[in-house]
Amino acid sequence: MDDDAGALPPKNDFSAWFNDLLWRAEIMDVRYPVKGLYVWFPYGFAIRKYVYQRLRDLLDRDHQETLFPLLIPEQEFMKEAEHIKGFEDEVYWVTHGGTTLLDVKLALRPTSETAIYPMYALWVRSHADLPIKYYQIVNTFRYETKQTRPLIRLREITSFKEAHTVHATWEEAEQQVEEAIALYREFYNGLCIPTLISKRPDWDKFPGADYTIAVDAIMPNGKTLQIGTVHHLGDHFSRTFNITYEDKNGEQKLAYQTCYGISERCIAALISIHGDDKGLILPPAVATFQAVIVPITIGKRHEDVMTAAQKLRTDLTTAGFRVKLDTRDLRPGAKYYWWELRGVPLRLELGPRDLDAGKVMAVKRNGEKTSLELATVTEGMTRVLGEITDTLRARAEEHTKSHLCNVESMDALNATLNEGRVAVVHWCQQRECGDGIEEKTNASILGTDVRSVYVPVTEGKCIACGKPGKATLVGRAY
RNA sequence: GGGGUAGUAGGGUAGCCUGGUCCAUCCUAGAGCGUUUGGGACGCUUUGACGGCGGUUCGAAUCCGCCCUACCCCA
Repeated sequence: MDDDAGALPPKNDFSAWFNDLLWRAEIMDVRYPVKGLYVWFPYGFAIRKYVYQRLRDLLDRDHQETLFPLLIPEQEFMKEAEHIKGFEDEVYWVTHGGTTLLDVKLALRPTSETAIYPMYALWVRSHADLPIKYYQIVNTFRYETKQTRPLIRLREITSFKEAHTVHATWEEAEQQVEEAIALYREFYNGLCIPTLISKRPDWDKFPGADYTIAVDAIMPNGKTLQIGTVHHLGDHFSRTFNITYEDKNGEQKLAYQTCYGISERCIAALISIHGDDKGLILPPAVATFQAVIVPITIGKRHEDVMTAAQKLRTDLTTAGFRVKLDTRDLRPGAKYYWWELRGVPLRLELGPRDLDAGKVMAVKRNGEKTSLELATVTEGMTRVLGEITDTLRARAEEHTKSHLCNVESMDALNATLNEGRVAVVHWCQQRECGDGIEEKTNASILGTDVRSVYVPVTEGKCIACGKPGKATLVGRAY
């Protein structure tokens, strides 16, 4: 039907929906002429800003923000053998300064360990210097060879929020890993994004780590998206970069380290999990505008309504809300659709009838209407936005729950994965069985030691060999 | 990693095989003017393109070469 020429593809056609929505809701322009690099529209950039501010606020409780250079000299980058193996095919190299060939090639950081740790070696002298907990929010470059996707698989990650900590002992570093997990859990809860947290199998850990804990989300099509990782680096890097400290007895000891990061995939999850067939749905906490005021101006009452609308905007802005007053010369209906596509959580309709009654009509993104008293509109907004947040969180949790399935046989595993769900199986943690499971199902073992309210920690027979095994997540991953 | 399809105005398409257009075409695109406005208004005027570089040619969206980019499928 031609009336719907402007409609999005339905969300169950996820790939088409996602690409179209990014453009239509003014998140990103994918037309930048370099593969894997995309442009943020101001509207999308504002969402990014509010999301990152939340993470900054969490980190700033006991981390300090810092900034290291983008370029890493070849000899530093090449020091840690496992680390190189993990990244060497994905590094962009700067080889020239102008027309002069550089004596020392410079890597565009794919991640910052080798930029940061030589400096940590200089900074760490004594046990009194520890722990160090620094983070930075920077762009990183990876020459991805797989198909690139906006926000999901990028050649320039425009905002890698990476923390790097140094501790006196392995156990203290382990404790830091736990704190980082708690921090990420809190971050994603704030975005109403349910998470599955698990320990990656050994072959899938960060190059140069003792172990890796990952945060995954289940996307609308049932694929999983890794939206955060926490690594216990042990003493791998401190050996390589000579990060040592003098303990209380005057002895030189190796330090232990962790690092953890989140990329703009958190925005991909935010958009994908909450959006619907009409477009974006933003949790109030990170919405570019938390409410849009649509004045209904007819004939002679035009001035009255506009004056009242401006006062409403001022009152709400003063109270700390992000509010847009839409004064464009469009019919109200056109504005409704416009802001629904862009995910504004609440629409405030103000017309002559409302004005006479001293009220304003508040319409949630899901269509629910509430009439708010103008006199106490600030309290009303707080209440309604809170309800919206709760509803979004509950809806997302329901989606996650319904996309998890306990599975006890290989046949059932394949069926579950093909239905677009994530499976919980038992696995003996042997590599052979793991490879077998992944090959037969064309899926990935996400991890064991699952921390999720949806997945109880249980023991059972390995789905491949029948020996004792632990609860393990298996899914098709982005 | 392997394969496939495609790039024409803000968006969507035709034209290409068989080179030649003063007007290609559609739209919820852009710029104007006017009437409108409680769930996607309408009339009139108008703007604008052949992914990039090179080649063949009197003449290239069309033929040839190289490159870039996008999307889909399969390891």
